[in-house]
Amino acid sequence: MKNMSVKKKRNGPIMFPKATLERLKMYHALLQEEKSEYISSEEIARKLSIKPEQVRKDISYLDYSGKPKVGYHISSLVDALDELFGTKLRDNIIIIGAGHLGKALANYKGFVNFGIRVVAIFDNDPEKLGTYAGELVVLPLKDLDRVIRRFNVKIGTICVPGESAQKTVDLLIKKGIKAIWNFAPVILEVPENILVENMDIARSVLTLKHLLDRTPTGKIR
Amino acid sequence: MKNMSVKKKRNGPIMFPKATLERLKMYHALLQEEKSEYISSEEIARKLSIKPEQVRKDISYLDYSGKPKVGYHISSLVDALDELFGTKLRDNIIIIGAGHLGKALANYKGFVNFGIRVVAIFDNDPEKLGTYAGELVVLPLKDLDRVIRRFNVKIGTICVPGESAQKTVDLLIKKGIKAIWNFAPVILEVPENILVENMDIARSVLTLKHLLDRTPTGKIR
DNA sequence: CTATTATCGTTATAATTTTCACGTTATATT
DNA sequence: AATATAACGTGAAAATTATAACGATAATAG
Repeated sequence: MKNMSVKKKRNGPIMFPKATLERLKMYHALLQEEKSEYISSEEIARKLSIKPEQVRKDISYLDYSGKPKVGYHISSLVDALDELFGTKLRDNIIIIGAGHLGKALANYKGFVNFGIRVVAIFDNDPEKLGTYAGELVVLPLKDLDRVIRRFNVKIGTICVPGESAQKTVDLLIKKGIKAIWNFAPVILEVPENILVENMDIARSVLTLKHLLDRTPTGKIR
Repeated sequence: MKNMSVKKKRNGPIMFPKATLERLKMYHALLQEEKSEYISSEEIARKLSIKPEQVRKDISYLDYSGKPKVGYHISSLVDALDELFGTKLRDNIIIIGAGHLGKALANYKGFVNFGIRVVAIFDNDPEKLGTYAGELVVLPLKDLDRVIRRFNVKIGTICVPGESAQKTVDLLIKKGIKAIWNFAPVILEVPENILVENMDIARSVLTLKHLLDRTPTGKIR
């Protein structure tokens, strides 16, 4: 009750609930598309099929306030979200695995919007070595060390097959990588100071299959 | 208190908490890799950095029971999860957008493990029409209708750029698609009977960036 | 065959997250 | 200038989810 507006101050890292972070990413996606100057919690909520109170609560975690009677000033709110996610700071990342997915990621033009730059792509398959993925030549893993140091790479992207994912990760960690962006369809074991974000792309379709079987819409199988 | 073992019976669709479903998918991924015959909640928990009670609670939602003193019989538990996700039933899906990502998905060999078959890939870019993505020829969108009907397609995969995602989705829904697997980096508006699973691949790296800035590990930027 | 023990399943408790309800404030109106 | 109003911000209540505690049971050992 005392000191009620200080909740959002940075005294010790605030922990965002996982679900809140996910929603904040959705607001970020939504607002980047918006053309108008202001938007209300109600409109955001409607577009995301959630409740306006939820939106206001989520935004209250940020270092940003809306205006009564008007709503949220979109570009300022986007700035606050950019701050939260660090999209204005650039991180150099590397991709391991120059298969279809690795190359697709290497070719993706949108990373710049998230403060990401792909500085190298690696593979040990002789067939792939020296071929191009976008602007980048596929390098052998023996160059890892050099690249990680030269570009101060913290994030490693795993696009190798499941079978080789764990040993690739072990290697990356040995070389100093701090965070793993994992596209392989396996669970990785890492030391607790290493971050892992799993992006098991294909498996994500199971949510749809599950729901299709259980909602009136999909019931007609 | 009365009728305590009926909780998991199918009387009206049970709603799984979103977080539980996500963990169940992780168990599925983990168990598929396991070589042994049995596994304990404790071991699952350790590998996923969660609590054993959580694992047992999650599994209690399933139509499956472990054995005291022994643990879970892995292949039976995988069966129960397969049942939950419908991986044994085949769904035919289509991909719209034959860019790098669309083609990478079309080439992905692992879908069979999830009961998914990609039956067609579409694009309206004349450059891409007629080119190949894996076994599939890229088709023009005018063939949508025919393909959806012929293969009874319920799931449409959006791999077009953000700008054209919404109108692509509108079209798919008009043609009878019931679920959208969205890889475009935008929020889609759909009628409430349509399912959407967002896979905003690039944006997912923001979680890592956010955490890197806030954990001892990553603090050295 | 009985006792012991490891591990599950489940109820009870605690923690977290969401929703509600309402007070506050900036803008618009008379 | 005072009043009305729309939308935010937030503390409190409700709902949900996670954790803990413990009783039940199957395997094992003696």
